[in-house]
Amino acid sequence: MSEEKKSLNFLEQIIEEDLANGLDKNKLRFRFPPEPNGYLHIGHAASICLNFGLGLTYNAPVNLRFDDTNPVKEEQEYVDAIKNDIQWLGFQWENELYSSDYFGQLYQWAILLIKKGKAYVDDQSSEEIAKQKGTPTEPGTNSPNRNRPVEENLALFEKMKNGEFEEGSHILRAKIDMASPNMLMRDPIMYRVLRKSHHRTGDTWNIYPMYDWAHGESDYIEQISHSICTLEFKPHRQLYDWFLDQIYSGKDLRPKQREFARRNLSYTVMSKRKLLQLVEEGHVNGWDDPRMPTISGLRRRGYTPESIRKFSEVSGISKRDNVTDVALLEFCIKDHLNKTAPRVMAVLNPVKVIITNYPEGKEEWLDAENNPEDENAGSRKVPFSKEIYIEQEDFREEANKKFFRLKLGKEVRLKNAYIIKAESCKKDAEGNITEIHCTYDEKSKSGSGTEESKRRVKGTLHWVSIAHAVHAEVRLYDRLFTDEAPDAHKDKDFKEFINPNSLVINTNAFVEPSLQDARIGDKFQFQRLGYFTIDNDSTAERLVFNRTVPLRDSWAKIEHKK
RNA sequence: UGGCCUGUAAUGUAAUGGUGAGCAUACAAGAUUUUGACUCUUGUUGUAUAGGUUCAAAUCCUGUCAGGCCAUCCA
Repeated sequence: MSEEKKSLNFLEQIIEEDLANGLDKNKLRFRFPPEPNGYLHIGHAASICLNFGLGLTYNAPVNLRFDDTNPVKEEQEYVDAIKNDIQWLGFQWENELYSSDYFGQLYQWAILLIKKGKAYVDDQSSEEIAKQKGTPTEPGTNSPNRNRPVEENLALFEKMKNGEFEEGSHILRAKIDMASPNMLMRDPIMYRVLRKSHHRTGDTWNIYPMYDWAHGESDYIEQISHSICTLEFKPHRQLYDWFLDQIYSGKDLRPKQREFARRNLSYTVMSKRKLLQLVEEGHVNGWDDPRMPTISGLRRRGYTPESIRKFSEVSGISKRDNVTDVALLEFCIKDHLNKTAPRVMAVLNPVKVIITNYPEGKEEWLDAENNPEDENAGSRKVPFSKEIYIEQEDFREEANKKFFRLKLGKEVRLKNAYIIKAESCKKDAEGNITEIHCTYDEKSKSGSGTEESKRRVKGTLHWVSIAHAVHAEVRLYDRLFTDEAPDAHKDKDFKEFINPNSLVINTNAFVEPSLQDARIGDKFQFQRLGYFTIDNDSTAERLVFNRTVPLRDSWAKIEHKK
């Protein structure tokens, strides 16, 4: 009965308009065009969800097209990682394509442009060409080679292709308008000489097309109806259309480029160049470091595809610059994991508790609910015994009444187990608490149905039985940068804001024995602490957990108010 | 000083000339709680600015201000 029509974003509105104006719905076709020069990040996820999402809502094909026109930066490793990330996000492309598939066609069209007098070979130095380009406020001047005869252009271009010229010595330029207020229209470069081996075409080519020349024509070849890109390409649209004008048949579909604002996230950077820098300079341990905003980093951190898709959905799209609060992303993963992640107990900073009136050598396997948010999640058994670990910060010798946890002379509930009372504690020479002596109420066992078990005590603690505990390493992550928008400062380098405490490794954590058999990628809620996943580095001998995100901590807020 | 684009709560977005500008997150207060989680209830904060058109403007027009993009043989 929901009458609510969900509002269309501006790109969907454009598509609806085109449809209303007679565009055949079956002609809709989209593409996601990554350059294989780095890993995909959460900003790309927005574009992926947008393009593949349009494909889904309009039942239209979406191509994956690698924009591989620059062999200097591009590698097969990135191609593989990108494909993996898109599939992991849950999307399937229609065709896997490459701009390099079209090098031959592009070359033929370039010759056509030369013949039409719309392109010429320039053999000036890059410095000279830059000088003639003018500035945004001053027009450029024509190249002395601008009116080179067609035959000569053809011959030179042929030689460029055949590898008879050095890199940087010759380029093919479109002949447009050196006085255009749009710098991109001032006789832009179509081809440069590059004697580099390409990850797909090998040494076949000595010339490579520039983005502007390759992209729109590739869209045309693939009959992409809507070529969606980010805002910084807005000025390129005029050139995109100009290049299309030169070759458009007038009969088939003519692609249109439209632009939306890239998604930025607070406390991180979203440029591949900067992310590469973080990797190469060792500020992080690779593209998939769990602190990275890459898809692979988020995956390793414990994010789910569902959470990332949800984030893209609730973030929406628009044309204004934005810095989305990372809290929204964190909300999305907590929301998903709350519904799906099994609850377990783990103690990160252990302190020993001895239950003095619990029989020596006794052990009990107690029932524990796997997920109160999921009726079908079932339950498991957790071992209980005389000596257990609890969290250091869950005990104080004395504290005010706002402290709901264990303190001398007071009671607290052990989750899924008994109510205990702290009687005394032991300290080492520095005054650190080394042992807490408690007594337990034998009749208070969770779920036993006794009067005592129904007693209400304010605090509930997580714990693990020392005899049964599994030693684990836990990696705690914090934001990579201390500034909301680290690369938005004109006077400062983004690296000045790197958070020195973004990774804290805890090698002395203990988890309940049910975790012994967990596999890489499994996700859990460590009760009262947060959501954790098993890292790739984990082995049977050494469990390694990543903290995906902590739980909301109201107590920390109360504490900090003081 | 050129061209293009963008300004709606703290953040991200919706309202497409027509009810008190909606939603989510964040924040705050309360309820509940064998997770100080989750959930539930309530609440705070907004159309950059000045004019104009109109019965009616966040929406259309003009000026101003602010921000972004554009001078790689990158994409």
